[in-house]
Amino acid sequence: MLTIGSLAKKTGTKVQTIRYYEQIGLMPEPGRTEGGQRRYGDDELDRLAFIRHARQLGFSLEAIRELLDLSDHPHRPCHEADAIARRQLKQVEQRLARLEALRTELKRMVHECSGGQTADCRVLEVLRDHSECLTDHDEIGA
Amino acid sequence: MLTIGSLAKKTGTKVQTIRYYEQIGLMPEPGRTEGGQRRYGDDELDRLAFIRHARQLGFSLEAIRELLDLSDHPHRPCHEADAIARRQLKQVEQRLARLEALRTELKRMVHECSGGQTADCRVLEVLRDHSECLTDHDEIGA
DNA sequence: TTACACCCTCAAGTTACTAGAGGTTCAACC
DNA sequence: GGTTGAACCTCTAGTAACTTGAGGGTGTAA
Repeated sequence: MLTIGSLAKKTGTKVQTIRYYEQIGLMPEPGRTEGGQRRYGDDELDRLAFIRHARQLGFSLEAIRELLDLSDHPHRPCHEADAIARRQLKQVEQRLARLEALRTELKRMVHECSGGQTADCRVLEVLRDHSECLTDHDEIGA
Repeated sequence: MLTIGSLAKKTGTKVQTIRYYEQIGLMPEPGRTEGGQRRYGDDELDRLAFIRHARQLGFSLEAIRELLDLSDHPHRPCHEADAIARRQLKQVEQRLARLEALRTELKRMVHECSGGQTADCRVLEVLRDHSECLTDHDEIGA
């Protein structure tokens, strides 16, 4: 039986985050001691590990909820989980493209700042004038 | 003179976002018509373009506030703006590394899902068992 | 003058947590 | 068995960067 603190340690989660997951129904309500403290077993450890891993992979809590739901009902067709992963992969690739463009421009900005005064600093110029962009970066977000 | 709607269109911003920027002091209070509607000039257009561009580059609103402050006082040394850009570049490179690891794993996940039932779906397995990770992905965030 | 698209304010919701106040419980040590 | 102190509890509020909605006013073109 694990306390919330040791569960947190084992999964690299903060204690408050675990309570938050319970609050939003992503983690089940665990057993309690007489005194009211939470105690966790291996099922909960697995479930939390699953959640954290999926978060690290960039899945939203809503996507994770779907995934957990799928794994709770193992006889539904697999393509649903696959579709979620595919959606995620697409998003990841979009983000990657955007970040790469971004890195290029930031590198150029840092490179061209020769250490003078703000008035002739390229960092600000590049940001002021969109037409100097080397790349088309599209909308932010996601 | 631009209405808030046309300013929004020109900069690819939502109307509400512009009002939000005004509310948090990132955009100045513009002139108004008799009836109380906002009207914008070229200065505001430039400023908003600057903000949006910096957002697209991944700068936080706080960093943008600093940058705008620098450009409002053009005789301070440039290295402050440069430092902001360098900080940003570092973060971007970290995010890139994480996303690349993530893409690898998602690709593998999608690839290995052969279209059966959830019970034997690799997508869920990979997420369940951290030890199957090909890569060390560290904490999420930023 | 009458539509109606667009504008206004204010409040609350979103995601995924994080932080803090104020108080209780557990386990180890003497 | 008592005491200490780390770890636990609940509840509320805060974070970034917006977005959404209600309820109502304005501007302009036909």
